[in-house]
Amino acid sequence: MAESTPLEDSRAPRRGPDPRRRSERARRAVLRAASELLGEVGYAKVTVEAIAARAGVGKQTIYRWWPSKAAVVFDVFTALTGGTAGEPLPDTGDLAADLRTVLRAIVDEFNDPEMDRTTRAFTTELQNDPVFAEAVNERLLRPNTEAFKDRLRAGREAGQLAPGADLDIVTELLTGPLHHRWLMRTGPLTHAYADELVETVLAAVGPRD
Amino acid sequence: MAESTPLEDSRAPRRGPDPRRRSERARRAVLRAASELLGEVGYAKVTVEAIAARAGVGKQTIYRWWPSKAAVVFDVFTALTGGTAGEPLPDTGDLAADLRTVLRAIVDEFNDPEMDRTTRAFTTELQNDPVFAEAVNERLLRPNTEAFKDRLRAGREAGQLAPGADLDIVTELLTGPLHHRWLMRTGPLTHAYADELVETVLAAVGPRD
Amino acid sequence: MAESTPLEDSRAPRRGPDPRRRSERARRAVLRAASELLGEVGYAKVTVEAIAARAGVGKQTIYRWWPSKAAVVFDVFTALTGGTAGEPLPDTGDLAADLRTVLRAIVDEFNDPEMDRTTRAFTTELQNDPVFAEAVNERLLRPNTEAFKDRLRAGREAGQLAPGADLDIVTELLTGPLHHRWLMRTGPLTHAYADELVETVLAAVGPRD
Amino acid sequence: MAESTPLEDSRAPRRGPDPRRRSERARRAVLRAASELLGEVGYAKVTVEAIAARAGVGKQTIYRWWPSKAAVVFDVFTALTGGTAGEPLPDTGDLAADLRTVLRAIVDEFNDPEMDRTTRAFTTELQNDPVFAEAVNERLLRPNTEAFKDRLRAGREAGQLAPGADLDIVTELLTGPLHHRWLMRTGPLTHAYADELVETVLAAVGPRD
DNA sequence: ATGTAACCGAGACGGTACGTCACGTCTTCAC
DNA sequence: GTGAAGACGTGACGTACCGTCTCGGTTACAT
Repeated sequence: MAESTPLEDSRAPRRGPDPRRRSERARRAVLRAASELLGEVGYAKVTVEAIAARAGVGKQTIYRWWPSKAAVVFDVFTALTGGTAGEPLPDTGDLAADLRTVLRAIVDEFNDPEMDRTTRAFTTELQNDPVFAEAVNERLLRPNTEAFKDRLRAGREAGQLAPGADLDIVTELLTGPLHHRWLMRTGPLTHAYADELVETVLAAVGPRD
Repeated sequence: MAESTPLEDSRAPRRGPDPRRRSERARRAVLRAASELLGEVGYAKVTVEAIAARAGVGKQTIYRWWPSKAAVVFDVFTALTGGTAGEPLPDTGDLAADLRTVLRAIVDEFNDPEMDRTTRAFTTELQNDPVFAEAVNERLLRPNTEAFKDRLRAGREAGQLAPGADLDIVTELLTGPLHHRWLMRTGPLTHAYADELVETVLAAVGPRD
Repeated sequence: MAESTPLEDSRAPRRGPDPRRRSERARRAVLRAASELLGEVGYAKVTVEAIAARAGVGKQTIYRWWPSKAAVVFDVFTALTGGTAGEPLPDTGDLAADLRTVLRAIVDEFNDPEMDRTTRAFTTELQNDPVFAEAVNERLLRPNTEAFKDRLRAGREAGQLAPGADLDIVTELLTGPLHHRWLMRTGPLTHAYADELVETVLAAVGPRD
Repeated sequence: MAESTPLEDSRAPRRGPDPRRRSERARRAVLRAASELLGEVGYAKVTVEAIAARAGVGKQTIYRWWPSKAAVVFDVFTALTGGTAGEPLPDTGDLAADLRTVLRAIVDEFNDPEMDRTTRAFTTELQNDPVFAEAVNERLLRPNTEAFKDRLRAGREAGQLAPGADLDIVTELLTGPLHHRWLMRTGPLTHAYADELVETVLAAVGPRD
């Protein structure tokens, strides 16, 4: 949770170790160990030392390739989400149904303990570190938002959304409350809740009959 | 960010120091120091030792009255919000206008650097500590939600909201996106944004004309 | 074996912790643990961490009171020699006999494994660190040399030494070879050797008959 | 300063690399780099990594040919002394004069900063490592002692020494104090001191007039 | 009004983890 | 198949804070 935690050593002539010599075995072991520990003890209690010990790896090997614990967690997270960021939403022609499907999937993710833990770890870093936040926005949040907007746009063109609907706002209305409820634990996350959100939001921005 | 951080030493016959003998000077100095440090270095880098040093207070004095760093921050936060939790929303008779007023105020709060820092610190703890989360929910979030619902209920009775509107969902639709945008820094927080949120949500749940 | 290892934080207003609050228990435990470890694994393999662990003491407690491993060993050494530095040599009136007694005692010390280990540790630091060397000279070597010279002076006045004998040289002739043989392991250290040294040196500087 | 540091990989069928293919360039570069670093930062702070880096040599090349840092220093030392170990002392017929010559030369060596540094490094290893000590004794100290004794024996036969003089003791009386004074920094090393040592020792073991 | 309990500041204590350094080994290329 | 380069597992370094535990010194309460 440093003030400014780069996820990589960024632009510029690339100081540091030669990535070609990097041990794939060590990389995998670290991510696996970190993931397990995140699930077992939670982000705050994960230590770099414990990750190294469980991975059977030298601490220096972690510090050689990741600038911080946050960066390791970032890699764990991206490994977990499997690079699905920005993948298009389903399009069956029925916007409401598709949105229900997607929001229910998000609910399920949040209810999965491992995802829950990792995502919280992630959000903890993100919220206290603008640099990290920007990196995550760029690679994860924005692509996902765009995917949402693409589906909504298709729906709008199909006449399932009011012509003037602000797609950014609609996306936020769908995901914001969900995320907020999860983060603050202000209520249960259920499929019914997902459905109700979709219904209510579409009532606002759907076409008037 | 401990696994379980009570905000006070809880129920039961109240073991511990005699609150009547508590030094008001020390209490103030601690809160002031904590607040300053939060603003200067961010929550994660604030240490109890630094708070004590800046406050000119013994470390034990902090541990005597607060069970954790989180609890100190909680007090800083409640001192900042001035105990406004649960205060009724304005009611001018114009629901949309009143909601705009309130959401604009929330936007302003989030844009205030000190509030921003402190609230983030706060949210960090909250999201990683279910016990803390419950305490905060009970004392801050739920009362605020109830205040929202009260105003919405009044509006519904005045015919400014559809009779079947789910007040919980409406509240979340209004505050969730705002909070999400602030937390994840996914976009600017402006009065215009607040207004658009109110307008869109009321479009969903307002009476059909 | 740092370039310059003070044994204390030296002259001047005395920065650092308050010695009145120092825990005697911890001090003893550290010296005991260090002494044991010196005997078991040798100076080079003693680590501050091991001392702390065996003493049941925090590492910081060692660093708080001793600037280096060398300083701890210095204290072990002075504890072992029991502050005998500078104590007068025996004076029975028979110079040769008294010198034999003293040199035999030195031989015995060098043959004691614990003293051997500790003294080597000591000498290692001393020889690589002029500051340490000066400190040791001042507190141990010079007082001992002076004690030797005092006894020799008394002998000279009693006519047992040539009137012009250089007491410094005589002292070095007596202790230098002994120390050298011990340090370099160039030969056995026995009472007979001690006796022969005394005899030979006194032959040089004794009165001519 | 390991417990037991061989200078070579010792007896047995000689496992390891083929010495015929050894790079003379690398060997020289390592010794030069080690020598420079010894002079610059002192033995304790010289690292194998630094030697390798300065020599432009892989670390493995050092470990391939030398078992330890001590062994490298040993080679530096023997390179410096130029294989003079065991060379006969000068014999002009005047024992006292010859001894003065030799002891003055030793004094000069000790006063040479590079020799001083290297010899200290050397002695550090030696004193903490019996195996190393024995190796050094065998190759350097004993040959030198023998050279001394040879010259003394010649002198004894020429009637410049008492017939019963113990040549070992006399050698130690001449070199021990010198070495001790250098090692412990207990006094200045000058030609006058060398001369006085010779004079005093010969007074003991010279022929009675 | 005074004795005393307890809060105060200070900070030493046993610990945990940090991020760095160097070790000696192992792996990969280029010559 | 040696030699450079350098990543690897290991382990100690010295530092920063943790939360607990004494220390006097100083209130302020209950006698």
